[in-house]
Amino acid sequence: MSKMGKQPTIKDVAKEAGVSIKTVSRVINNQRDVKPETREKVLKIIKEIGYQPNAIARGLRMKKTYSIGVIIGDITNNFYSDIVRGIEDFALSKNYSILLANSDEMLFKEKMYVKVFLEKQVDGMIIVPSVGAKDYLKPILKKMPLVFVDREIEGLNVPSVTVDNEEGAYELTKHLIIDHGYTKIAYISHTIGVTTSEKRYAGFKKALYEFGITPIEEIIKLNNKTIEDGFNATQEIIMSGYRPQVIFTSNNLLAVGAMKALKYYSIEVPRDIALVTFDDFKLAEGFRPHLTVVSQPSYEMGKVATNLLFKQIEENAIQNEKVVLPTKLIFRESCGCSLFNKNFRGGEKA
Amino acid sequence: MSKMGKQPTIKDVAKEAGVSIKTVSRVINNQRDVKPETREKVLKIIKEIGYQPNAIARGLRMKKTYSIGVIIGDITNNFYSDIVRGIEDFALSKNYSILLANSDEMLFKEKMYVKVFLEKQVDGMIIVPSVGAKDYLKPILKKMPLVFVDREIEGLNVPSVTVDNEEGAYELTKHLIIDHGYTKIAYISHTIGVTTSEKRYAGFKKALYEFGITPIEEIIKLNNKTIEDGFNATQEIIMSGYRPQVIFTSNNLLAVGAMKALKYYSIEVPRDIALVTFDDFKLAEGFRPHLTVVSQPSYEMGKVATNLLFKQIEENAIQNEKVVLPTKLIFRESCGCSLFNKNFRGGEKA
DNA sequence: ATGAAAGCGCTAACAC
DNA sequence: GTGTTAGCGCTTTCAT
Repeated sequence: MSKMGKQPTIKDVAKEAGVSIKTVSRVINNQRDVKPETREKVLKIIKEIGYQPNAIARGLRMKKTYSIGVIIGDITNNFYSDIVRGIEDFALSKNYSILLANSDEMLFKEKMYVKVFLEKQVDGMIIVPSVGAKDYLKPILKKMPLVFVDREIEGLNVPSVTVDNEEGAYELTKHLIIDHGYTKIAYISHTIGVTTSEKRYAGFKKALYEFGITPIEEIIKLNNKTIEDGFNATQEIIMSGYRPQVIFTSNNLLAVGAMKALKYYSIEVPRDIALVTFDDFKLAEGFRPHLTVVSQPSYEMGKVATNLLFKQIEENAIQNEKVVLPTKLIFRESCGCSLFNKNFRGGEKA
Repeated sequence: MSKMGKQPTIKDVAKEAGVSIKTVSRVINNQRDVKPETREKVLKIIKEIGYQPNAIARGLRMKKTYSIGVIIGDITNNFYSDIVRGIEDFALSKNYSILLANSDEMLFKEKMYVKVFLEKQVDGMIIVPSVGAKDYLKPILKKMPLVFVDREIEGLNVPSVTVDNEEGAYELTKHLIIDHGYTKIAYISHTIGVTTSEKRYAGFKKALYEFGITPIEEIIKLNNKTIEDGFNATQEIIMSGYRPQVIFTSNNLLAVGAMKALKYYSIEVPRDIALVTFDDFKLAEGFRPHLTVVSQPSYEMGKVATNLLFKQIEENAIQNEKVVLPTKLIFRESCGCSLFNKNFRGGEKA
């Protein structure tokens, strides 16, 4: 605000209009008990001198800032940006602004942002908690409305919005086994210790066991983070000798890495090896072949999370609602469905 | 903050430590002139009672909030999320937080957010200005540090970071004409009235004229916004009868729409019709065929914009720097380069 | 090396 | 209907 000459304050308006500060305050906040003519006059002066209320001063006084803190992994990841969009749209409708932060899934960053947001007196926070966040968060939930999105922390009394990760992975795996007859299924999963990752892997294995298929360790790669990790894991799988019929990646970044690797080795999808993944995203439409995915309602997740947060902020309801949204299987080309049926146009299943 | 019991204040710390408020303030802000033992004691009390400074109160007093407002079109668009990431990373290193808003390129939304951010006393703003923003912004730049990113508004004294849009489109078009011998080039452009859009179109036409090619009106579609618009425009082009050899889309959303349409009509890229676009993005690696693109340094743009903003905020330098970053041509498969050369691996050109 | 008191811009009792 | 005044939590002269 270095540039600001002296911004007019409520006091200036009062003086100029020849009324008291409180009267101006009443006009600004649209309260009753102001004579219409007085209101007119004040409004006119406000316009004339270009007065704008100072939300910081108001925030200090009211102990309410109309801002919420949002900490996600990386805004550059489509899944998170969809969530943030959902949050913002809903927050806007309630006149809140959002303070955004990227944790890169690193605990120290997340912690630091939480501290900053606390100091900035946000009215609440929506967080994708990193591994190990439990300890530092425990004392915080007592003084600040909190909601988890995408992941949750067991044993912590915080409302959360997640997706049925286990069920989604289970259903997709079942599709691979039943509808395609695949038995050699490679699996590339993301960060160990994260609930989404563990649940998806559990769903995958559940389907395998159910059909009496023994997982081949050589083609199961855990704990990957980036596109490059996806590339490398795929490479290792290709080199392993246990040539799988299909590769299942547990998020979109890994899927991209896998596609890249398959392409690099001139392995055609789905003819040579099929490919499926958890996570859909807008640009997936541009992918060839179209990816068969477990789709998450990311935008919706943001909305629901915000709703859960407002329940705490505005109704002061100290609750512990755990919302689990359903995933959706979207059958496209990469699983091999298109090979069976020339006229295949894809389809969905809730 | 509804949940907060009474948060301890600087006063509580002072009382508990048996010193004055000012001494505590000195400790918090790491100022000198505090006896080491006193400092120790205060620090201990702070920890004990869990005191956290109130940035709102400090902001009111200092007239500085360490927050900056960022208004982009849509965080869901990879180009913008990259920019925001660049902004955030740099802002963080200077201890600022960012308030994020999506304008959807709609003037009334942008205006509203600017008003909110002004009231929230942000220290500065980085904006992707919508069409027609000039009028309402004019009085604002006098009182608030501002930087434009991606687009600029001519005649307004605001520092900006853009890319050489005309040159980029010109070079890519030249590649299509010279290296591929294409003469029937379709063009699908985004929003009319936006500098990026106009400049790209100008670069496209410049190359055409230079080689004596007359644009075919039927296959030039202006003013598109969404993936669906890209789909529709492509459909119209296909239906037009003037079958082009290549389609040039002016941003990534339109490219995805175009791919979708081409796929829908079983037109193979680049064999039947080639496709190129402005805008690269991380997930483009998953696209088949790989898109030949004019790449923009989006992350860098965010960084530079933030730097320009801090120059104003911290050095109070009222300047008017217009930074124009270079684009990069990335030759991949979709233009047809891969058809010429079996061993083609793509390449770049600054 | 430390403290008392004023004030940032606003809202809210409580008067009148 | 309207005004006076205190105070939100902090920083900052200016004393001491």
